[in-house]
Amino acid sequence: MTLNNTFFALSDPTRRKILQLLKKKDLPVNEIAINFDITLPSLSHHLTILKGADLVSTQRRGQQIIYSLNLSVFEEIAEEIYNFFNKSK
Amino acid sequence: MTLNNTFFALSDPTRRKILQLLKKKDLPVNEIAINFDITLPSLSHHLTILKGADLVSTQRRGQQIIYSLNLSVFEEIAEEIYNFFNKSK
DNA sequence: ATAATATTTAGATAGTTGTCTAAATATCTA
DNA sequence: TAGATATTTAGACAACTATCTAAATATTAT
Repeated sequence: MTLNNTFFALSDPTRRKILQLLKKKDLPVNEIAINFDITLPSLSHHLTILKGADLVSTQRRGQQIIYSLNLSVFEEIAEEIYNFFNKSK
Repeated sequence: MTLNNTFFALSDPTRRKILQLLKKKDLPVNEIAINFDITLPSLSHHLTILKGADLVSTQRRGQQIIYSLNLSVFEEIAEEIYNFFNKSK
């Protein structure tokens, strides 16, 4: 179920902070890493979870992997969450 | 942080189902329990987490404890989530 | 080709979570 | 006051998560 993955992905503060950073602009892993005190493998683990929830997508640029918000999916999720919270549904 | 508790509370399918049930009407624990295959202590654990996230509140009615959605908090949270997902914020 | 840079994968570990059984607490009824 | 009903607390345990170090993979530059 999609909401499972989504809420799980969002339930970790590190992952939410990653998403906030990506709201401003697309970033490669090493620049995301600057904002955290965890190792690259740990960060990579969180990025994998965000990707599994379809909240972010990646594209390679040379040696770097650029992460960006998956905006269309983001909007779908926002709607699902809205429905979830909507009393009348 | 509030969002931590909220997303954590929402990250479990059992807890989300409890909220969906409470959207229809307030319910005592034993009636909530009918919908699940877990023991009462396990259910109580989930209810405690939902209460900790301020998503539900309780009131005693005789021997029963009635659980209900904490609607005002629910709306605040919906707004926080909306802001979280809102690109421009 | 070799070295350097960027990221992920593998494997291990400590801490957390969801679940259980057993016991405790609270309320109502006979 | 006993006994029944409703719910929570305590304590234990298996499964899962986040983290780490070490190693592997991919790309670029010399």
